[in-house]
Amino acid sequence: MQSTSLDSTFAALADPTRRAILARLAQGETSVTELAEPFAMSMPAISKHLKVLEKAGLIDRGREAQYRPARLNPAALKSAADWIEEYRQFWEHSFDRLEAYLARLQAGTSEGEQTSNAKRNDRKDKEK
Amino acid sequence: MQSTSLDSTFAALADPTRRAILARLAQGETSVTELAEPFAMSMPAISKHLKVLEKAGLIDRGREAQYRPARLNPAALKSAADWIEEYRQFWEHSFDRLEAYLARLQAGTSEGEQTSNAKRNDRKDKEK
DNA sequence: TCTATATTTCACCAATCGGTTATATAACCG
DNA sequence: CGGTTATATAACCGATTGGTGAAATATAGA
Repeated sequence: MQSTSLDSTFAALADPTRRAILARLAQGETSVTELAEPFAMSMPAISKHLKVLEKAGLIDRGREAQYRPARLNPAALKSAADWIEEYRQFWEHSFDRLEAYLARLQAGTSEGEQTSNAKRNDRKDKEK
Repeated sequence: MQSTSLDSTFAALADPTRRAILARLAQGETSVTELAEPFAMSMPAISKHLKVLEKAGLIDRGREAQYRPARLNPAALKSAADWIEEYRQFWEHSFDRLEAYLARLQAGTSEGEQTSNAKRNDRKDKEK
């Protein structure tokens, strides 16, 4: 709800062409023609992809004669990383809590006694 | 090109409703009705969001009586995190090389000599 | 069995997306 | 100036997205 920029950032990252462009830019800034080279698509398509990346804040554009070099803008990537980072515990050591949940659920699947929503309710007992 | 799963993962993360759902699931598994509660949209909409998250591998679904509880699946989030992690240097200490580039660009924008061909150097002097 | 609850599927819709070709703009160069 | 190069914009198109309401499905329970 309070997040708006992450929308465009993640959306931009959802396309393999755009991720490849970012990977390319990680090696240094480059012209659009260079960027387009590896791809089997027209220049306007690349131009659109660059606009998406730029609007997402993932790249900056410059002007150098006829060239409009693109360069990586790490800030947006950091935002995305920060968001995901909050879930790091879930794929690291914190199988303790989550796995415990699942195990308990697994074990007591058919023992529903106090209201059918009791299961969803014991979300509530999340004492860390 | 070589990445396929990241497409759907990042695409799934691009929607604020779906990110909110994940945030909710971080506290424990829940029923669809529970998940839908905070949002001003119909149940089918939530159902669709859950399907997107499931296809992206971000959540798993269970069956418990009439309920189809959703729970977080950290693996997909880790994949996304891993991808972004490769750029970590760019927002951390590694401004050395990148910033040097930008600084040099900034400084020599108008006087294009041998320093200026160095800027765009990576355009690969194509020997056509 | 019949009914209520939880959830999904269906059919539809407008908006956005990712691509195209054709055209326009901008800057260099002879 | 005129031509070439680099890039962007315009108009268009089919596919996908994110939502809807209505109907179908699954399970529990009186």
